[in-house]
Amino acid sequence: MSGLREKQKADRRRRIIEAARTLFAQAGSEATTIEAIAEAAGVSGVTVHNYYGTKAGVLLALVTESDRELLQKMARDLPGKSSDVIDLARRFAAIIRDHAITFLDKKIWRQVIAASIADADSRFGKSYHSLDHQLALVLVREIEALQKAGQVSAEVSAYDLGKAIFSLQNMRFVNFIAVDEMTDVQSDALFTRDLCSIFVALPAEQRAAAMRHIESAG
Amino acid sequence: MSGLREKQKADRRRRIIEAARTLFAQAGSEATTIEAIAEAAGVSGVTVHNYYGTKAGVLLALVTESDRELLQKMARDLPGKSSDVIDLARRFAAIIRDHAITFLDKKIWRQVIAASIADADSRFGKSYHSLDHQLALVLVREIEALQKAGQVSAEVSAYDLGKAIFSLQNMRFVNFIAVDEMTDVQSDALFTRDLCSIFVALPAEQRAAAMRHIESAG
DNA sequence: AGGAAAAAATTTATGCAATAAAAAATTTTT
DNA sequence: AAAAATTTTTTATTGCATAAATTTTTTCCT
Repeated sequence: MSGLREKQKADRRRRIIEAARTLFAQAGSEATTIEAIAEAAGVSGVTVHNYYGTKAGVLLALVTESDRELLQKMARDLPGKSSDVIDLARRFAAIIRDHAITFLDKKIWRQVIAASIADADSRFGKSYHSLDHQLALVLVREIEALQKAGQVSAEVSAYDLGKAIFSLQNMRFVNFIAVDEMTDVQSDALFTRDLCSIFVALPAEQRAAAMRHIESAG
Repeated sequence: MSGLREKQKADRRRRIIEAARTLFAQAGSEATTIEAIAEAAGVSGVTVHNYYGTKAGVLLALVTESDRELLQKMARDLPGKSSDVIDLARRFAAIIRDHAITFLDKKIWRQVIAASIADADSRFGKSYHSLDHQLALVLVREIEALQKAGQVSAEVSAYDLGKAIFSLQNMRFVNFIAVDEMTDVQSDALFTRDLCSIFVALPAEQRAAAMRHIESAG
């Protein structure tokens, strides 16, 4: 049976990530070469490539790990604290920005996000997006709670709404990361504008028509 | 006086872009080396770097050019055809998807979008985002028209709403580009769900409270 | 347990992007 | 027409990424 082989692979993975974390923290990701990571991990440079594809892949793996932390933080700090959906969305966005900026600086985040798009179909691109999805689900559950409290229309799909708000949040997050001067206060204000504009965009008499659009689009 | 120098620079720029367009179309951007572009343009490889920074920079310059076309197409095909804001948004998204997929394939688009984030503060990253902004403005103008027709609440800022819808659209566009299997019909359906969910999310009695959020967030 | 078979990592080699510094060419200025 | 200024090219280096051949290590079978 195969046991040793798998264990050694996992071990090398761990050593590579550990080495990368240390070196990235010391000198930044740009100043750290793959070869240096490999040496610190006790493997060859080619092995790092075999395991993680690209240097950005190593970075994505690091981020993916931290995202598990974020997910826990989200599940702990978000539920049951919001009086309405706007409050909820802003809280959600704030937790994500906060976690992101504590963990890495904007420059490196730009590379991470770029990599998650460029290598969207790679192993680590996928795991990155999967964690996005799990984050969105936490939001969905809170929306369901707000629906029960009458703060959100019962006719709307909590899942669809959660995904949509997550999209908006994500776009603002990318913007926050892309622009060095953007503060979290500014980003929060812009996000609030995004949300509220759409929330109140439709006159009451147009809402029934809007619902029909969903069905016709499939 | 200085005239010749500027003219020759512009000329080299044009030749480089022209060479890149031809070679990218023939062999794809990955199989095309900077050196090959330089040779076809009659300059040195280093000059291409001096002018465009990176290979992705050359690609962004190409796209930026095509985006001017898109902007014209948008200004021509979008106005005055939509009966409501959902219709408008879907039409807007469809024109963008259509233009994008006609111009480049998804694989290359992923690189372009990744580059626009990674090099957001470079010269070409900026011009890319500026064209995004101009596209959003076309949408804003149409929303203003719908407001006059009573299809959109008069109390909401057309600019804010336009930007917000553009963000949602952009996120869906990135998703459309990132996932090879995603068809434009599917993407349209998902986008419609995003929009409608948010549009009808708030019960009528919550809308006044939503408006107050905007002010408090600044 | 020992040897064959399979799997995986390493070595070796190559191509290309990106950048820096020195040298050469060309335009501008006086 | 020569000096000064600017820009391109040449030259050289580093590091990412990938491929092919080789060696090491693990697994499987008798």
